Amino acid sequence: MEGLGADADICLKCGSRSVGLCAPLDVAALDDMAGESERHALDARDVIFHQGDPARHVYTLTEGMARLTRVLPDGRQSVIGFRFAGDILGFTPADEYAFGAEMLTRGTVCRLDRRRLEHLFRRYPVMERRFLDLCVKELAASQDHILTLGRFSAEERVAAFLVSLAEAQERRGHVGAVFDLPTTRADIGEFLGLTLETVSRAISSFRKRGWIILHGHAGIELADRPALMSLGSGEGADAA
Amino acid sequence: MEGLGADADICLKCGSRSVGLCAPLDVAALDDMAGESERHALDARDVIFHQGDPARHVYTLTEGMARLTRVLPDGRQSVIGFRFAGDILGFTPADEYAFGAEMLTRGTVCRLDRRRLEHLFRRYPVMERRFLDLCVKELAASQDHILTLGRFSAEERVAAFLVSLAEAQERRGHVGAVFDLPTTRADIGEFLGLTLETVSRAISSFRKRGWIILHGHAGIELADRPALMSLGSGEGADAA
DNA sequence: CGGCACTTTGATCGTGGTCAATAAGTGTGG
DNA sequence: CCACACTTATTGACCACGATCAAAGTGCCG
Repeated sequence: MEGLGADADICLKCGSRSVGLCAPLDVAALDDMAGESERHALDARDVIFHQGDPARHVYTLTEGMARLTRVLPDGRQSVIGFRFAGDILGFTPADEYAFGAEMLTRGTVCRLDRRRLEHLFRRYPVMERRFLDLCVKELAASQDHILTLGRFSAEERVAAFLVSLAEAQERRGHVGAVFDLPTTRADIGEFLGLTLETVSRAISSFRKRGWIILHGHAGIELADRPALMSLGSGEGADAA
Repeated sequence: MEGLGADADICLKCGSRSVGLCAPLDVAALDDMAGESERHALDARDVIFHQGDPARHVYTLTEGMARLTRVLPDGRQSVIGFRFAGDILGFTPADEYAFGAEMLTRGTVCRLDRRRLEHLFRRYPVMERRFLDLCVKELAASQDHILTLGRFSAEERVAAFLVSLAEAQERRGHVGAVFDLPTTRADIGEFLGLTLETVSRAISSFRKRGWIILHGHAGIELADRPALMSLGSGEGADAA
């Protein structure tokens, strides 16, 4: 059986292994956190928090996949991003959540009161640094996404999405060629700034080229990953 | 003469007032920083750092306006964002800068060695918290931009940009109706995911509607700000 | 088996991109 | 001070990508 490796963390009291948040804490710190968080099991489509809710808690997604959405005054909606096991949700210095979070699959979250998190920061300053690094990394990811939305064609965006989805799952220990695709075409479209029809056409086109193989509705295999990666990383037409 | 108000900061040794970074530091801390940073005067178009350079320094922009750009392997370029007096540039836990930074106007930056910043973090933990809050705010701004790129039409994007440019200048003490527009149409287009022609058409259209008045090539007056704000904030067609 | 949600595919339309020509500033040297 | 070159902005004509509208097709759960 797997022990707790160097980069395997205890997530709060949930006891599940998670990715990266608590690694630099010692046992006393982990015990401390354990007493202050609550675990919640959630089904697909369950809401973790709504956009505009008072930001009273910070969540760690310990199992499953979630999407972050933001709505405009006129009702247009956009998926800001997707989150996986080990990711932090809802950390903000503001009074309200700027976006909503919903589960895409069954899963579990750990909920920690925001004031208690501040307390933990004071007691274990290294944790604050951890949050800062996570935040900077997330900022870099956002900027990547800005580039994607601003400069990529429809097929390039879908290719980039599929590859990054596979990479996210591999980083979390997924093995094998078939990945989960728990999002609808509409979700992917709202994330990539496309309509669901355009997403569907791109996926069909990849399938016809033999780049991907669909396994039912929730499984996908990247059969020609280099092709997808080169399309999805802005190598454009200059790949001689 | 103005004293150092509650939210006026000394930026490192530069001595200029800045916006928000050092506010929670005491005099000893400010002295400490003063000894460790260098001020540099820059002209328009001067490069602060290149994408891919080793990330050895962190910069505070103390005067002027800068743009952050990112290039793709195939040469496509995108403007990730603009930065103003008081903003931090180039803070990253990675080894290299993920984007480049260039001045749009004359101005000055303060350069602080990265290892010295880490040292300051250890001595003045409140500074680290300051960086964390800044980072989360910047993340929220990036997500706004993602929404803009993913869901807004060309005119909506340009309207949102003009309003946010005006707001950024007002937050930094600008008074009067005429704002600086030190960016080219191409810069705005690369920021908004549009071509320079489309930006030009949007601006012309606003001018013809009387919403803006251009003063030379670098000045702009928002004559009907509510109209621009409602267009640029996603109120769509439902504004009865 | 029926109902429902999601996906696929097709036909048509429109926004914004592309290509091109002109105009308006801006800076430099005669 | 003006002439010239150069950069940036504007405007027009045309085109393509992706949106929109519409209709089957597919798989899942009761």
